[in-house]
Amino acid sequence: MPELPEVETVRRGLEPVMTGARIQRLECRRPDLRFPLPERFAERLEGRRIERLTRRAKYILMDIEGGEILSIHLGMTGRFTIVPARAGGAQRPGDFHHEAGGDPAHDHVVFHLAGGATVTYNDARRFGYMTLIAADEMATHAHLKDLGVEPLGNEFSAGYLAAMAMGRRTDLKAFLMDQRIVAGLGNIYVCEALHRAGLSPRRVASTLAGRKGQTTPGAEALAPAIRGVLDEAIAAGGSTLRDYRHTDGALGYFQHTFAVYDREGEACRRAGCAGTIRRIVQAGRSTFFCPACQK
DNA sequence: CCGCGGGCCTGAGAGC
DNA sequence: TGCTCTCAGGCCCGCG
Repeated sequence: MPELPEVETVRRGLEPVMTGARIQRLECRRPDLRFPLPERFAERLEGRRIERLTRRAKYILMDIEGGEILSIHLGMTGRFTIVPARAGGAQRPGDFHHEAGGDPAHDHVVFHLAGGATVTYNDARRFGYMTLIAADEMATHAHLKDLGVEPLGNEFSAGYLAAMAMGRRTDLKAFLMDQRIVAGLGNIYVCEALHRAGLSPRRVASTLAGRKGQTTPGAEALAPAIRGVLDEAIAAGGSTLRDYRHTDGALGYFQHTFAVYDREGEACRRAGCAGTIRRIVQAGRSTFFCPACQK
């Protein structure tokens, strides 16, 4: 469901409950999500502490005591719900799964933490997946090795975009959706960032690169537009679309400020622009943009 | 190497 | 109300 801001919001919701906590029991209510769950999954996690929660692209990464990393991708509809420990202390031996988010049929994995809190992974479409990665495999693991830079990190800049765009004949929309270029963008925030930068999603990517891959006004506009859209979305707790929820069940608010996404036929929100938002299909996905101010 | 279409699953919403 | 159709935030694979 989520793009970078939603994944980051979920990570921040999990952090205070899971960091430092010991996994007492792992309840797997089916053997697979998108892929089979890891071999001996429960065995490898039970009794171990979660040392750290981080994020890379759209993956939540949990450092597990003993040197493995639990990597979780939420796919389209993955979400976590936290049920805090009951006042009065630890769970009783008889406690089993209890409905966490109101959709028990799709509660697939439940982390029972020492102390009594539970963290439940729910995923209706099961496009999400969980993987256990050895610490020394992090640089080479198939899911992670080709990812591009983090758009909120120090390596991301107009110069980086221009250099990567050099010689690329693909359109700008697909260029930004490519996780090997910028890690964590998806359909919504690409549409929003391109609008903010005043760039058409149909423009050829290589037009962002100057001679020898030097930066251009387009790249100079796009880099801060991407950062700004993501920063603001994270500050708003992500966007709520369909079934996206925070770990406490709350909704995000960023969708109320979409400039173009899902606004076909509505007026462009750029000051002084009289355009109307259009929807087109690129590589099978909806693109929303303003033909009047995105060139 | 590149872009595109299809597939994975299920649910929500629109239209009849 | 209920059926059918279309579409959905991601990503992988195979084809031309």
